[in-house]
Amino acid sequence: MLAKKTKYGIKALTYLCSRSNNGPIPISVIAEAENISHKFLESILLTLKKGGILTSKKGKNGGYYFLKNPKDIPMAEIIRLLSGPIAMVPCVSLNFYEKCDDCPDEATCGINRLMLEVRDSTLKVLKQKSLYQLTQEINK
Amino acid sequence: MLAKKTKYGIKALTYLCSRSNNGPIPISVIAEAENISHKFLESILLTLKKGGILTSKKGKNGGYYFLKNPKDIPMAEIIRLLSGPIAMVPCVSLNFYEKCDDCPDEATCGINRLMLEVRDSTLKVLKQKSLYQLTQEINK
DNA sequence: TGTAAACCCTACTAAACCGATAGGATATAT
DNA sequence: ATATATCCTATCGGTTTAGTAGGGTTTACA
Repeated sequence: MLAKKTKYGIKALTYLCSRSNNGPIPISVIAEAENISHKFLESILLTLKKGGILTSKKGKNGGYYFLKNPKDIPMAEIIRLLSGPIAMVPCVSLNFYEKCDDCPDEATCGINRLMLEVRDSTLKVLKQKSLYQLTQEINK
Repeated sequence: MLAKKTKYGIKALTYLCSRSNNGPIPISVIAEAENISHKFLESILLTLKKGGILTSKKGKNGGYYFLKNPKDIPMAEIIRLLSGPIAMVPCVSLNFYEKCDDCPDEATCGINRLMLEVRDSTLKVLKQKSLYQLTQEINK
């Protein structure tokens, strides 16, 4: 299941995306519009900033805005940033690979193969859809 | 990420599947063969019994064996039993549907649509592969 | 140059979940 | 009877999650 952190993050991003070109948008505005705890959202946006998706301006009239073009941000990137690996087992993760501690041999592991297939099909969906596309769908 | 409960469950099932036709197999044998804590495995197998996949015989020479034919058990069914919903948000779950508490309208929710696609592609993989198939792959 | 607005950072907490353990109740083959 | 095995309930330490608290830093602007 998606953690609230991830859900909130996506909602904040689509909100930002739908009202871009108006300069930085403060946390408080996003929090109110999307019904998210201000402080919690603060930490989420910080993660997105460190991940290179957003950037911010401090002080009066400050706020958050895009560093990357939403058309160039696949949903897979957002979800990885906010919830970590997309794969269901570490041994098939592209970005967070780790050997399963309890598995003697990956090459003959049925779970490994199955989850590899699942990862591929999931990733296909999440890489092909950009944040911009998602936002467009909402507003039609 | 897959919980250990699920991983252990699948491993136990593939083990059972690969040495079927020899009558009931006790927990202790499976636990040792697959390196799983005996007590933990106990609760897992109980779940699989309640879910209609396995059944058991008590007392001496007792143990667990299949109620359903492994060829008729899609991996999706096993994973649902052991870890619950396959969907990443409750509002797109087929078997565990729930309205998202923070979502005003599903019809216009971008996350809903995206996760619907993800669910479909994941399910396609998990429904088409049976426990029997998985076991075969391991042993070749 | 003072001040309000806004981001930045660390620490904390309550609740839930996870993996594992403990101990006994129940059933059964011999 | 007794040994063997499943069944059931309860508990526990550790981790994660969602949210809160409080203060530090930067900046626009009067």
